[in-house]
Amino acid sequence: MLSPYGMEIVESCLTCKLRADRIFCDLPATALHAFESIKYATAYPQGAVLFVEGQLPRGIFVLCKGSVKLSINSPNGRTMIVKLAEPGEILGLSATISGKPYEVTAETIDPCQVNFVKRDDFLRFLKDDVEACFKVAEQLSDKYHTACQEVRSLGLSHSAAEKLANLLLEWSCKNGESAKAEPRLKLRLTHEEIAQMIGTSRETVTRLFAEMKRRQIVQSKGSTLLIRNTAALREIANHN
Amino acid sequence: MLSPYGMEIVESCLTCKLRADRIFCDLPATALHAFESIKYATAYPQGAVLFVEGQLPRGIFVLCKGSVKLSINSPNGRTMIVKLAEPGEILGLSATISGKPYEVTAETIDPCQVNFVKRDDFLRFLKDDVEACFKVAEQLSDKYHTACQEVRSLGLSHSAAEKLANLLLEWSCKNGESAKAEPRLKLRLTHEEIAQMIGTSRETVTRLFAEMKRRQIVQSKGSTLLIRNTAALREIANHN
DNA sequence: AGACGCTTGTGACGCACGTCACACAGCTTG
DNA sequence: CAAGCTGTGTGACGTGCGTCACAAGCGTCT
Repeated sequence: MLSPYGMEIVESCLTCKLRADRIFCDLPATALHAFESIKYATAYPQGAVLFVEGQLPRGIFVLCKGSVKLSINSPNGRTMIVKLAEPGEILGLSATISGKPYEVTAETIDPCQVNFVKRDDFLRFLKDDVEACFKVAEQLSDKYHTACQEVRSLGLSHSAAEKLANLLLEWSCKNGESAKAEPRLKLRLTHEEIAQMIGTSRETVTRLFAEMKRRQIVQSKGSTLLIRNTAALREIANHN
Repeated sequence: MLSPYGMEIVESCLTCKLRADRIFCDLPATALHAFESIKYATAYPQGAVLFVEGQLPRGIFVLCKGSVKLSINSPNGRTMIVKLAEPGEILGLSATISGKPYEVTAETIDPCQVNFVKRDDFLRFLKDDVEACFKVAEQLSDKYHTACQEVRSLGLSHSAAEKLANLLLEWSCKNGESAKAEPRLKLRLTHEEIAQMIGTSRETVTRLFAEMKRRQIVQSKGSTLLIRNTAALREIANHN
């Protein structure tokens, strides 16, 4: 079956091939059946907004495929990208649990497949299944952990260069390239968006990149970035 | 019974008078008994360190009485105060759940009574009791929520004045004074510590306070601060 | 082709704030 | 009462980076 956006929809969580390595998906069969009966499999095009910060929680969105940009916005129009969510993550989880408004805005950055579960159904599901409930606690711990990282990076570093270097290192870690001598990574974000991730201005980001290229620390061809001097990058990340 | 630090220890959670209004403490009797059997009631003096960020999680610390400073530190000696924990909060929760190192450092700022539970015991306890597990999820949601607030305040505001104003408003909210025309609040922290909470320097904090006093927005006698012009404070908090 | 939109690149300018340096005030301690 | 410590108040200085303004590269649409 093809979704409206030319993506194959995985009908059932029971037969999902993506399942094995996900935090939340690998539940025992009984729980999975229960989950199956309350979830709505849906698909979104690029640029769709799953929910907006401040809205009362309608439910959770389990991201199965694609990636989603989570951001925090101020009334004055300033915006800060908190993280890019990957498949397996549950979005809107903490708001759904606590009943408080969503604390971030979620927007797809490519076509996504998502399982939506209504709040009431989800809460009932959790109260019936310790294991699922525990998984949720694990997910929340994870979210809290990365939020702390965010706070650390925002609060403890005193230069934009430091934060940018940290971001690059983190990315090269996540895509498994970090082991190599010269990690390579695809920049899927514009300078503007990178700036929003580290809380600085677009111009500063392009200036920093220019500087790093001049110093032979990185090198770019098209949208891929080659880190030529990891040591120097780490140097920048950890101090000045 | 008097603890080493001149504080009455509440022997049992079952008879605890503080219990009713706590998130985690009001469990059904069976769960409470189970909890009772694995917890260690302990007391700490002012300035005690419950755990340090980076340590592997030994377990959780349920704060019953007193308050605890949670901070994030950088190797370069910079430090940022993330929040002041109040009774009822579970400290070290997310690390204990996930098994990752504690993400913050916890230090008592007055004599505290704490219930400690070893990690293994706690995990077993959770897996036996959906309700407790759900409470934990709620607590984690809460923690995540305030972490998001922190990120918002750090990332979206462009002046120290804005962050300070936000902090003062938040404090006056929390102690219930915010409804009054001229909220009053006790400053329990030094300028240095306030600076660490909003990620700026001590001098800037005292200069900002001086400025606000000059503009008749606040007024201080001893360690209590009187907010004379809430509107102006909000003005500062939301824009500039 | 040109027109339009989005992204990147770069110079000029200014200011908010970090840093250093020192004075003063209140407190505990011997 | 001097000595010492911790917290507050304030001036001088330098700078990182936000902001504005504009040019140039590149893809898409008509």
